Amino acid sequence: MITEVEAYDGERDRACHARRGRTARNAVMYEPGGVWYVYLCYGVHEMLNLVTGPPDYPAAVLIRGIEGAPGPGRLTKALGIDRRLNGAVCAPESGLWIEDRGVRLPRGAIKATPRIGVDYAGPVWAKKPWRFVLEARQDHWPAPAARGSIE
DNA sequence: CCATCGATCGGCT
DNA sequence: GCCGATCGATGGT
Repeated sequence: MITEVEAYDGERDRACHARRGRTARNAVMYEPGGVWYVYLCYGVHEMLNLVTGPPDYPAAVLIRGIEGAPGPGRLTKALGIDRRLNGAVCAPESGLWIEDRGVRLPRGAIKATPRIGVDYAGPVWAKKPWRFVLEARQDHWPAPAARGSIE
């Protein structure tokens, strides 16, 4: 179960890796939505993102936490995810995909806040409420998904 | 070529 | 709360 995400939206978004246009690192962000974007952060942590935009529009959602592994660096370590997955499809054939198990969340269970660690983007972009956190109780959710998938 | 700086985390004060 | 680890991307000289 994904519990925390952040949105990064286009070259105009001064916190987005694509803010200075296409580079070797961020090229995957320009792919049609549905592929993973994985990069190394602070020389230590693998960050997992799902590319979400139309072709040539760099947008992605950073997966910042899952049940049992809070934090973007901890979740990739827990699931054994690294840059080998960069550019792969979000589907069983790549070994990592997302499933909708039909979980119904109470109204207000997802809170929007500013994104973390993007002060360098300036106040306008750093303050956008594009971080989404699931704050509901977790003890009534369905059993864990099949091996290789997250929700 | 060189310097700076991160979409973080864990350990220590 | 602070700081070091650790390294690739980025941009300037």
